[in-house]
Amino acid sequence: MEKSTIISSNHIQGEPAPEPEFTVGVSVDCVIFGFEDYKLKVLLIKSDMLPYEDHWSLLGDIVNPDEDIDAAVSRIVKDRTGLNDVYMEQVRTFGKVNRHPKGRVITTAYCSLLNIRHNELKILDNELHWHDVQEIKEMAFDHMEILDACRNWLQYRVQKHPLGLRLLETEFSLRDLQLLYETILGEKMDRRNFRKKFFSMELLIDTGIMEKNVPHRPGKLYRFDYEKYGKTKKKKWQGIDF
Amino acid sequence: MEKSTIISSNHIQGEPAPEPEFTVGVSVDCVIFGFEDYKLKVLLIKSDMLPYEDHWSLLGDIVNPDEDIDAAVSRIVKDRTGLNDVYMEQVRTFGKVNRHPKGRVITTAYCSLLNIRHNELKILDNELHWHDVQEIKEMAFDHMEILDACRNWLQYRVQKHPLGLRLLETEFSLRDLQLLYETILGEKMDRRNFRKKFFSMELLIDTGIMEKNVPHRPGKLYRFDYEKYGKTKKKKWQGIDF
DNA sequence: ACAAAAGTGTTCAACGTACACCCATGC
DNA sequence: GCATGGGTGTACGTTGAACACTTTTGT
Repeated sequence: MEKSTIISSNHIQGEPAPEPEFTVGVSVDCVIFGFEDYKLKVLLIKSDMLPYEDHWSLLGDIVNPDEDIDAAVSRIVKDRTGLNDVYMEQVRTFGKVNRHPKGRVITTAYCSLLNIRHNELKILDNELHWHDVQEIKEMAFDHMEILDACRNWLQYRVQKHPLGLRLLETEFSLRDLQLLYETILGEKMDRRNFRKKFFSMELLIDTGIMEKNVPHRPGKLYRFDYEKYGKTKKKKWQGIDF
Repeated sequence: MEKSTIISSNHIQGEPAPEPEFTVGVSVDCVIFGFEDYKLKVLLIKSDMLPYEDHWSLLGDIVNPDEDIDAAVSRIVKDRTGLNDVYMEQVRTFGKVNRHPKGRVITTAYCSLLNIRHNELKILDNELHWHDVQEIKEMAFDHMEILDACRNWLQYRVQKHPLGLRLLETEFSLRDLQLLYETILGEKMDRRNFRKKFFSMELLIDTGIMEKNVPHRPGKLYRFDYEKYGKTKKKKWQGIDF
């Protein structure tokens, strides 16, 4: 099936494309998380498309025919924020018929984590800014569903990979780290067990520097040892557990 | 971006679609696993599209504009195998520019697990049949990459969800179960620990029936307690572990 | 001095892993 | 009676979870 249908709609060679197949649009949506004031944030712009005018929207666009999906993601992030080299991971694809008011568009969601202070937004069109994820009540299109899927992905992902640390400063206290995890996972953790866990990984480098200007006993600041982490062999899975 | 581009290419209202955006095709590919003779199998058809003529291909087709992606998946499986109600899960989307020789097509891979004996193929066009996954050397398009991604997904998935049991008969021995897991995960397991694991879940129902016609001591046959499993609350995640 | 958070250890239960022998059946 | 796999239990090490007090700083 795949072959014959595509052969017959061979638009690439300059013929018209009368078949219905190529009337489906392909877009990507970028979900970029940040962390500020101990709150999880996400980058949104204001939609100006009816019926979602003035609703908040993810950063998305149609994928061009000569453009890899990854390239489209980079382009969108660049065009919307001015930022380069933002590494993003695919989360999943959303394809309900009526998810987009202007036609049939399927979209693939990509997710990223950025340090807000180190990635100043260079373009602010459509009121681009960081939103507190907790406060978002409704969004344009099915973007709430996409955001929810990305929050789930994030909860899983930060537990299996240290990408959550990208949300913090290069040097961070264990308090920062724990509050980050508590915020993303939505649950309190035991401080002693949390520390034990991270110290036992032996991936935190003690900088010898202390916090400053805190109204209590200052904590040590650490860096994450990305080099050592890169050399550790990752475990495949954790065993059967329904 | 998303909005304005789509507004301008508003093909739904019958105008021509001169923009390049809608010259990207959208397809799905279905990866259907089975298990026979203690080997992992996958359903493939023979491609007749150049340059992949006579290469093996996944079951795929273009998504119609008025069709949910899930519906397209069901349609393809129905048209290719004659089987209804095959539940499939999305794995991921593949979107390299040149992945398809006849034009720009992005594809979303869906995966399923079927009992081979209970799901007799009713259509056999394009030499549809079950292939031993181990023996597959090359495939049409980027289908090898897609299959590999689905095998990884399968390895993860069977450890967190009992869907692997769909590959077995309704009543199965613990030997069957262990060989299934060993085959999918590609590693030997300790028999006593494997049994302890499954018995401790308390999701196996002893049928009281024994294996027959085996050239050794017969084992007990069990059924999986789907009802009880449905009531168990699933754990979210297993904790921080890079 | 007080408030606030840093820093630190032990105990217990649960779980994963390693490992060896007797038993029931078909041939 | 022999080959083949079925069925079983223990010991150990690791890990996660619960839990409280002293220390350091800013105000």
